[in-house]
Amino acid sequence: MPIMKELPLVPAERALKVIGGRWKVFVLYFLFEGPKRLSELRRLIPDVSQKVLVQALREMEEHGIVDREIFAEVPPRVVYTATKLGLSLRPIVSALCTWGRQHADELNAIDERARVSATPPSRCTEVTNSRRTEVANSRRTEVTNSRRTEVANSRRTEVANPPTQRTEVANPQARRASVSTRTSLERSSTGTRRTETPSRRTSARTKPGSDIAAIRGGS
Amino acid sequence: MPIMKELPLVPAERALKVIGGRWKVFVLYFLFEGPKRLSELRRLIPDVSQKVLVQALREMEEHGIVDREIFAEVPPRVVYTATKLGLSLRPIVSALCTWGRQHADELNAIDERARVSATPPSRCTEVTNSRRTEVANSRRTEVTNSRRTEVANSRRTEVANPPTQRTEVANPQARRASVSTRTSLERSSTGTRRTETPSRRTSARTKPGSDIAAIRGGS
DNA sequence: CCGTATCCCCTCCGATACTG
DNA sequence: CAGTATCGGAGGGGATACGG
Repeated sequence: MPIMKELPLVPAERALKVIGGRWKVFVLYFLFEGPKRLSELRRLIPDVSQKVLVQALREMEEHGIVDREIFAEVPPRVVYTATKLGLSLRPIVSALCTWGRQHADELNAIDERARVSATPPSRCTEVTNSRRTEVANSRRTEVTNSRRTEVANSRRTEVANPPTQRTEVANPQARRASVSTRTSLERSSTGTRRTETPSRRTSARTKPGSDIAAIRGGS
Repeated sequence: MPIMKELPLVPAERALKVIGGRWKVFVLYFLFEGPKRLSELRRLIPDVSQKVLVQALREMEEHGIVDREIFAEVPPRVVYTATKLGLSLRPIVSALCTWGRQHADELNAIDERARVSATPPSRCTEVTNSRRTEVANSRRTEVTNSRRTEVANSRRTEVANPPTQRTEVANPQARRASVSTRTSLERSSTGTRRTETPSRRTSARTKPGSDIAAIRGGS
């Protein structure tokens, strides 16, 4: 009774399941370069335990994005290859990466700005990660939202972990942006329509598949 | 001591953290349409518990992809809006969705083909989810890999959940594909270089940040 | 070299109940 | 309506040891 977990129906959710997990993107990244043996992957991704790496590879194989070829030589040799479907993930991984970098830059900019405005005079031993001290602009009332103004992230059980360094980047923020152009996301392609009568709450667990008729294509 | 979890340094990993979690994409999807109140989101995503939804929204606010505006009226009103950064996720979510749909189609096609080739004569009450019965082509030896040839997914603790319907789509598979064009993914943009002396294994937990000097931009 | 099994912690997420 | 507190289960993922 191995893995297999019945992927979600909703496309985006499904995709996230497939590339989700801590190491899948790394594996993909290296498999995009070309076929790799297990030992190579282990070398390329030193922080993953073999168990988990194999697990990830099994799932990816299961999901049809990697192929596994066994060479029963001595010593045994196993080569993992990105399938066509797997290779089709390349632009997505790439986009994720690009976005992640941009996101890091923008957030750091905001954090830096927030810090210069109110610097605690005492010495900072650890990295303090503050975040927006926004003001909620109301239609009728003014409310100053001062939640979670400064959160110190205390390293937990680590020992000699390199700190998460941060630098500053000048960057403006944007307040509100008009939204309109709807993109027809979601909707499970083949079948499973269901008109979804209302008043169905607190019913079944809806765990894996999640009927989620919510994401309708229209409206 | 609320949330805040120190995002990973590696861009792609970071991005996945930001949109990861079961409901973030749904929230994003609806916020792309325009600002939404909490109650609206609850209505639009009926399967999420309020606690978790609020959690997700808090994280997304923390990560700078949604704004939260409080209107201290009676009754209280709170509106969530996608920030500029959040809106920049739209193409990614869209891509994920597209890919998920395609993935569902292709996998179903393979499954269907696998089923017609070896149909168990007994009656199938549940959906059987089989997967490739690949043959590993060796350079020297031939090895028939017949692992996990048929995995029955027995619905677990559910009650009256609409079944995961499946249809068939004609579609060929691809065997191997040449890979070469490297895209410069990864590499945390700002700072944190570290030359990483070798022979550092089985050291610290490397849990959250994960130094992962692995993903170098070059090579 | 490749892989599995075991143990164990910690996160995610759901249910429920209670405040403003 | 919006939000928090608390409990509890399921699963991901790490360390380690063992088997082909």
